[in-house]
Amino acid sequence: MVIEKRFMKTSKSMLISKKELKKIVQLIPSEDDYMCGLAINCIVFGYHNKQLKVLCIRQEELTKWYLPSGHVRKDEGINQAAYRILVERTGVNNVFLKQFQTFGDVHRIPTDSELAAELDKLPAPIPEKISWMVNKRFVTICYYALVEFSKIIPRIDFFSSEWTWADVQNLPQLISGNQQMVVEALRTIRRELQYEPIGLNLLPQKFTISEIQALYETILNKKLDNRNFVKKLVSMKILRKTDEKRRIGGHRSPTLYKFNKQAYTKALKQEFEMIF
Amino acid sequence: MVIEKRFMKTSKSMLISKKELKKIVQLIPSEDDYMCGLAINCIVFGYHNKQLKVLCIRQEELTKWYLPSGHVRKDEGINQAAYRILVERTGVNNVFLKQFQTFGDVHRIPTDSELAAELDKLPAPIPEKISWMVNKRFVTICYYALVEFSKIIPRIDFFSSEWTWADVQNLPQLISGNQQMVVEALRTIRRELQYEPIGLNLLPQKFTISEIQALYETILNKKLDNRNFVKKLVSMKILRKTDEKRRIGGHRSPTLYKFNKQAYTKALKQEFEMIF
DNA sequence: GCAAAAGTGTTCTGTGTACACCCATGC
DNA sequence: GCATGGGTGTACACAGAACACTTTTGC
Repeated sequence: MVIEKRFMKTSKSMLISKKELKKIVQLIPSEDDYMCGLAINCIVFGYHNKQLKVLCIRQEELTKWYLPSGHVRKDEGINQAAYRILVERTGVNNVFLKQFQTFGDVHRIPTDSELAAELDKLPAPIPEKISWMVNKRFVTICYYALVEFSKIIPRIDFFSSEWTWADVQNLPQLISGNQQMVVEALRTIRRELQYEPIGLNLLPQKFTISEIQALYETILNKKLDNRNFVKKLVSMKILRKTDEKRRIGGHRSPTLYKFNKQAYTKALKQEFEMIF
Repeated sequence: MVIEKRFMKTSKSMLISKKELKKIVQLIPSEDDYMCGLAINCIVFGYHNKQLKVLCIRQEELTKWYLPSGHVRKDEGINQAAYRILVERTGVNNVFLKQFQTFGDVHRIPTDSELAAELDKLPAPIPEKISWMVNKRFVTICYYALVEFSKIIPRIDFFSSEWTWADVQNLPQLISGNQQMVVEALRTIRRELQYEPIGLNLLPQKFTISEIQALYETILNKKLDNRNFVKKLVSMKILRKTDEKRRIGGHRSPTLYKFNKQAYTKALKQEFEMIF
């Protein structure tokens, strides 16, 4: 979508040999290999500094940000595709990823005539090769991902030269439709906070009570009573105390906890069995 | 998908004039007008005789049933498309319809070679015109619909000559992937029973307490305590007593109730606001 | 009068919620 | 010793669950 300026710079700063050009063109996803009209977007949530963050990327010359996205290969399932796209963009494995909604309004992706104009300036084989990605109507299957903030090193690729963790409470300007996707993803994780291992995936392995409480407060956007919160966690038996303490200073050192993954999984399984 | 036998019969019983053939071909959806690789399925729930039913259709000569489905026009949104497809198949308006999941495994729709072979026997312009519908991989956006059983008069069209209300507890043989969709739809309405106006859409305007209780018992697949059930409905204030009674005989005549739609909507809205 | 479903209240238990004080630590 | 956040218990309100008998009606 925003590939052209990058190539333009390259073609100005140095002449591209035919061989190099061929190489580049080979790397560009071809229309033939992908389901047409279908896109996948990932809303990647991370948590840092008591803020819930969303991974946004952009091409540096443009003002609008967008969510990591990609297309479905003709020979892969949509869940596979979503995972592949996520890995391509973030470089992490073992990430919680879940489909939550498909968007497909007709007017969701308006014609970007500015972009279309830029296409003409590119070396010959490129515009045709990526024309299927622009000025087309896409139906977009959305997934949300929960990642441990520190583990993510977003990758730069053809479609992005910049990335940022945006605070969900203060999103930057996003391209058409992407903001709504974030809002719906947020609604979804709020609803699923009690069923899905949201905390487990957003926090590091060891964490303090106040850290997990702050996470819940951030997601739900409201203050929780500390004593009741602890009581609930204890009654659910999903926490395991460790021997370690975090020494921050200035006050009593908080105990570090781990998740009791078994109990967490069991709780989810019960929910599952209840339904059947 | 199962269009050909129908046309074959026609072509045996009488010769089709070129004019008639042209007319028929015009009625067949053209590949150019639709998003390729994308389908929509509707899981239509109805309720009758204390059973939760799913609308299934088929071409009479074939053994497997399938769910009402269709494709998305290039100029319409997916929700619009789902509603159009539902109306085309059921002929009703004012139906509750909600997207719940998108399916897209690679192996979901296997090649139906039997069907492909039949295609060759058809008059010339038809096979090309419908070939895009068979032997293709489709990503399928699924919606569930809640309809009042008595209001539905499924329509016969190119793709179906028979319809039936199948008991969800005892589904007939469905084509690949459709059974899983029904199961997921059922899980979804069980989960959403407390948020969405499930009862309102599945029951006729006036109903008895035992009828709505039986509906809830059917969906949840467990017995509910009658006194607690009434207490809860009363506390939610979503029912309005009418003056009428149903005279069944053999025992006391039960009072008929209506939904208090305002209260129902309000309850839903609160749920909505709680999230934001 | 009897079979069959309608209709109706109370008690108990557990969960969510409100609320305040002492503790450990670094400076 | 003081500022800072960590850590802990009790009381009340409300919702869900268990539980049984009387009423109406058609035959």
